[in-house]
Amino acid sequence: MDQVAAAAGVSRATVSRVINNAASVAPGIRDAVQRAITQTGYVPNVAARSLVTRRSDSVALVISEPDRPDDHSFLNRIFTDPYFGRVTAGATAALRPHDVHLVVVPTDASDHHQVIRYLRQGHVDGVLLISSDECDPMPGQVHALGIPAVLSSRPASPLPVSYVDVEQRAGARLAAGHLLARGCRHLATINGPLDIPAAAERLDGFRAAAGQAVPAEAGDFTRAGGEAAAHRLLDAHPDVDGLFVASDLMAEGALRAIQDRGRRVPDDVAVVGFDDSSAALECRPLLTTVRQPVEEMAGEMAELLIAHIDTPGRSPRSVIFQPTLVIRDSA
Amino acid sequence: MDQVAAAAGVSRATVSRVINNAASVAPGIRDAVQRAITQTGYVPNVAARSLVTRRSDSVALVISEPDRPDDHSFLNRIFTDPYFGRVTAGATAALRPHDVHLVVVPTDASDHHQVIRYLRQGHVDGVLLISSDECDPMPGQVHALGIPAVLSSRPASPLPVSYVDVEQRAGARLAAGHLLARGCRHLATINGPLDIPAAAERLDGFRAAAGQAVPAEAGDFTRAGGEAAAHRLLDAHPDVDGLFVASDLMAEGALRAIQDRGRRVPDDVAVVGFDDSSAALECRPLLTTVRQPVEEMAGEMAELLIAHIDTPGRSPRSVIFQPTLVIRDSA
DNA sequence: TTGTAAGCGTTATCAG
DNA sequence: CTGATAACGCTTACAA
Repeated sequence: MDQVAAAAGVSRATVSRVINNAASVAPGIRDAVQRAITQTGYVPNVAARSLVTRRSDSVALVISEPDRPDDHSFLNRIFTDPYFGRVTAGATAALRPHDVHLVVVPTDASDHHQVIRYLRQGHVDGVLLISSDECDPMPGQVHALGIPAVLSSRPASPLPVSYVDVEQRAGARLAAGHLLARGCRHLATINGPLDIPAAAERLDGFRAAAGQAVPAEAGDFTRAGGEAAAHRLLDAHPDVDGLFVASDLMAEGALRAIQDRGRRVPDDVAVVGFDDSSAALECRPLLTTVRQPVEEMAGEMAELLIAHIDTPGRSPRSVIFQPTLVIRDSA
Repeated sequence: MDQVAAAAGVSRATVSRVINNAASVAPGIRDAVQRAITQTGYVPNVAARSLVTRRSDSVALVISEPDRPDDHSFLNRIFTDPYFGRVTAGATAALRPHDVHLVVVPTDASDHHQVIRYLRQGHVDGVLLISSDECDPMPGQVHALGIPAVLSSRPASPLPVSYVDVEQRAGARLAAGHLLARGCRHLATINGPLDIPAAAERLDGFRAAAGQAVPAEAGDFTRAGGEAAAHRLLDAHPDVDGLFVASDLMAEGALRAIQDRGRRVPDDVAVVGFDDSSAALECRPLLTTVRQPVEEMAGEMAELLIAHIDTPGRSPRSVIFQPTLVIRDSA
């Protein structure tokens, strides 16, 4: 930096001002400094900068998955479910204009501690936390840290923290309404793990619209889990003709199960998914599904976080998005 | 820190020593300081620390995907292909004992610039770079930065940089040998984008073992791409009875295409994949495939990187892994 | 073995 | 509008 100052014939303070394009610097001087910067190939030292500004200009996207007793590692699930890619895309895009970087930090119970330490050390200015499991201690821990944070869904136990969510019940109702409207008489559903609030709400919303007695079988938000659940469901209720599956990935598995049994979709069994992820387009037939505006939601999370970072005492708030129905070929 | 020093009745220097468990500190003092630390809930300030040590104790995993002209965003591909999860898992595990953090940075051409800036600013001590496309400028740019780096495969244009790779040709030969041994007479292959060196080498190795005239159809390393390629292949060569598909994800699509045409696997057409990713277990029948030890490879990348960080002038080296054949039901 | 003191490279305050 | 100068919180010779 001294080099630049010398080359431009000004003081370090002035160099600093043009770098942070601060208030008033004489245009002539500014240009000279700019030239000197490119000429010397100067790059500001982030450590020194954030030592004084107390900002790192980066935020973490923490994807916290609980340990589940299956053979797939949590990383496999994260990197296999299109949902997380959409969140990353949405957050990255929203953060760019603010000039803050996004670092993705996947974690499960085994390295919660490491991640918490990372956050405490102040590597990032705030955290976008994706955590669906109700038992996950991460939201509480992050909140206890006192670092700005925004959650991707309503926290299981009430926490004074901002979050973004989609109206899960409304989405499930949309699915039920569509199935009923197309004439299905025997509805059923494949729900996600009920310790995930979103999964519970989808089931709840579906039953509210389709009847409390509707048969439900539990999947685990994976393709294989959806397939297995569909088999169990069809064994127990062979007459099902309308099926709501709580995620597209599970729906893809369910479609396979239904077709393996020689039943046609949507003629014998109509199927509606949830998410409108890329998996919906991988399905045959193309999946009718409830769309969550995931990218927009992630963008909103990013904006909320930036606001909290810029305005320390800001009161938490939540933004709820409405789902929509995307009609394709499966129902 | 002054608080801790006061509480323990020592100087800041001593506190610093116990934190970095430096050489010699009297056991009594050390304990007193430890107590003072937990008592005051002291957390070192990373910015201040790395300002002087010039280390951030974190490294970036940069996943660089080229822009491809399809409707799937690159983030969707990254978060949909199990390969990247395995890399992340392997690297994280290897890094843990060194106490360095991993930040995942997905990127495509549109934000290369941002990422390069991030790296230049010294947020991380080094980078693990996953870049398969031969035209990708990222490896060159990262190398030009002069920051320690390790690549996930042999660089397309020779670069004095350490890398880890698998013997691609040997893997393809394994597949060819297995298909031939089980009596297949009409072999064919679905290859990946040939601008990706690994894809070209797999094709090359397969032809070397199975004959140069073997029909090949190109996919794009996605499930849908594999499916489409298989349809084209079966249209042009209905007599194919042994198929090598250059990735498990594409093989999953190919299996679907073959079965959609009423042909049985492995009886009518035997199929061998490549990767041994979780997709191989999603297939019906379970996929016989060439296994890359991805986690181990990622671990090795991490170790190489740490070595380069700790020993600045260290000469680049490459570590090549041997693939193995995992025989399941599809061939 | 422990303490003292000198930076590390910025930004920010305050004069000029 | 610009330039000194004092922090920022830590590590690390060097001295004791």
